[in-house]
Amino acid sequence: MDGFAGVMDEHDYNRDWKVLSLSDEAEARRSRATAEMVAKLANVSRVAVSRAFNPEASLRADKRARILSVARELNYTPDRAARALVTRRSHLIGMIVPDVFSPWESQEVDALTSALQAEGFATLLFKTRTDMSMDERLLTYMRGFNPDSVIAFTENVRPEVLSQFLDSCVPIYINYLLEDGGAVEAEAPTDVLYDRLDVNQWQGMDQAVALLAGYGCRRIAYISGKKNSLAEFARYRTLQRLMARRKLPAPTVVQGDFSYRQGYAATIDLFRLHGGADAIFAANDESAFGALDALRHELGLGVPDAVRVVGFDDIVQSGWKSYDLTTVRIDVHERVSALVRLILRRLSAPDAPTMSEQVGTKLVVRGTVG
Amino acid sequence: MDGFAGVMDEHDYNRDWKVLSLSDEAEARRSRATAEMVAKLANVSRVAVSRAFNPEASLRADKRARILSVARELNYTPDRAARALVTRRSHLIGMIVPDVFSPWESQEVDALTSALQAEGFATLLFKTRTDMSMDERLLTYMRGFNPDSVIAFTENVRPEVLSQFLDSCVPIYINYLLEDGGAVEAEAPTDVLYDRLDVNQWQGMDQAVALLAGYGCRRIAYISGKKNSLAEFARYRTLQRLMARRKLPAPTVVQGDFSYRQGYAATIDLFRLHGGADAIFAANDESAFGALDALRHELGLGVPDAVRVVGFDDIVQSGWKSYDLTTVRIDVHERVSALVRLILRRLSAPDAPTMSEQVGTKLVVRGTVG
DNA sequence: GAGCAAAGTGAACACGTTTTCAAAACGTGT
DNA sequence: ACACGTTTTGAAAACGTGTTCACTTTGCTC
Repeated sequence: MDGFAGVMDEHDYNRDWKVLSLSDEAEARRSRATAEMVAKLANVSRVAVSRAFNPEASLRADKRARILSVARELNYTPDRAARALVTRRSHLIGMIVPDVFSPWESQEVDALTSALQAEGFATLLFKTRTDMSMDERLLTYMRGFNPDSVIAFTENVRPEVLSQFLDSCVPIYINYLLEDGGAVEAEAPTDVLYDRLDVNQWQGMDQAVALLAGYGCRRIAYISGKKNSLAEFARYRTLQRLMARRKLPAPTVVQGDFSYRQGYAATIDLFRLHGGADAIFAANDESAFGALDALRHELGLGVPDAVRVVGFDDIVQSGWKSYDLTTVRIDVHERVSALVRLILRRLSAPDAPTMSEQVGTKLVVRGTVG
Repeated sequence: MDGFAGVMDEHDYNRDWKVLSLSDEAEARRSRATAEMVAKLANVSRVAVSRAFNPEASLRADKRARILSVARELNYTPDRAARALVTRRSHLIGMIVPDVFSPWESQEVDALTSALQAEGFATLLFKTRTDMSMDERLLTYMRGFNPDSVIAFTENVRPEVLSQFLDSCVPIYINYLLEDGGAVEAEAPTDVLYDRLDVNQWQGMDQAVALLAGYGCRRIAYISGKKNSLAEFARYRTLQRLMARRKLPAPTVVQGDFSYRQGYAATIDLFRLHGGADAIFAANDESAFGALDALRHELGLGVPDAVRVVGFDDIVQSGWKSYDLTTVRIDVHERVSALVRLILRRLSAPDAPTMSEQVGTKLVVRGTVG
């Protein structure tokens, strides 16, 4: 035995190789089929298989049918990672979301995912911390996955951080808000180029203010959203202008952060420290819920008899009987399809000038006003 | 000119090549940096760059530092698509979710995304239709993205459909539920091999039943979850056995589907058609909200005075003052870390025998019982 | 049936990584 | 100076696909 060590070694090497190849084959069976295998089984070249899966490529109809049938049998699908490598399209849409469990955000993520899925894209979800420095790391982390486009729900991302992505040709969409049909927020950074989805909140908020004024409300308070949020600021400015137009006194502002808890606390403050109000306008529905619960369960004030409440967004919970909230609706479906339209257009024409879409708002009247 | 056609051709070819290279360079500036560029700029081979980004690879410390600094300057990150092609790890975790905006699901997606992100994975989100045939298409669609693992929130996926994925070596985790500390659901398909996360709901539900019994409730109704849901079935069976143990009459069952709307409707039916109850146990919190609103706002029954209500999950909204729901809590943090542990273990040892983790439940007492 | 445009075909290359493997550099003890 | 074990190194080969470019076939018109 030891005398034939050299030969044995070689033999063992071969055996090892064979074993390796066997285990490779065993692995192949449980692993995904490749275009090569489909090609072999259908008696065509590998290129033909590729073409069979790209409808615009030219290939004889019967050949394509045969390939597709073999592919189906083998449960073959082109590997998107490999495909992305050459086409430079990952078909991944990144979403940066602070809190998925926040009703509004989850609703939006849900609708967007449906719409994008229908167009052949998949949602790549990332959570952000409120911490800023963290965000930069998150962005480069995310970039490693090569998303075709990024939708940022965070309002606090600094433009210079975002511009890293524009260098790498990834369009970013943020939720900007229009004050009225005309003027875009001056705060929107102009040196960075990206497409925007604007929400025209003038009409819906105007209806809300008109309704409140019609009930004789004059002391209208505003529960603000998170600090430094552009959405927040735009809503506040719009409310201010709408009330001035109707010769109503300027709104009392109490600080919120879009959360139930802060909406609750702000309302307590409003009535204990700042003289109260006969109507409350909340920056979003969730903080309106907080306001409602504070009024009813802690301050003992009836809604809508003593105080009237209006929210913003019209999330599903606003329709629940316990809240039954009158609110300014942003139509999610309309909003999402505009966003998808924007993304698709940008992907098909990366060098086109900046685009924007606009969606409207309207008041949904329920029980918290009268 | 025409005399030198051959030469010109070659020259043109060269020029073309140069132009191409120029436009390539221009594109390169706006496109992502590659390992090649980093290598050139740092005077090392491309392999060294690869090694610099894989901590366990051996590389001289100063060399690694220099590479990393150049990489930072160029804003370079290894392309995960290319990396996935050879390592066979996409670092993508697929999640199949019916409704992201459902509070419980969104909460779970949120927590999972955080935990996975911390481990270097990203969440790939897919929405499913209730339609079955659709699901199969969804699964092959999803498989194209090569997720390392799949977490399915759907309860209705047929095992034979899922097994396609096991062929391609992708572990799947579904939310199974244990009736008590011991026996696993018999309905769990045994021919298909996958890891499970079990929820031991015995303890929490026992506390709930004890509390209700302590208040003298005997006519306990149960609002069920979606049909064919294993989670639903396990909860029902557990409730049945717990009540029998305490010599309570069997619960009246009204059909729900985990939704607010159906919880509302089922409660109306319960009192208008099926003789009512002095306590309601809902299959999840959201339908408990529906029950509460039906009792208070349509049936005019006080909670907890006339009827006591218990939910299941402890989603954030259960803490809101308008509902203030007593409920059986599944600790999301504990649950998610168990799930992540399961996934990581499976990925590091693909051929290990089936594993399972278990998390407990406990009652959270709030205002809807007393 | 010749002529010709259009459509179909496949070899070779590219995409950006990791992994293997043999060679080179390095340090340490005699 | 030598031998020897350890770490470091880079060329070449994957990974699974799309795309280009000449080449071949098909279909149509006169």
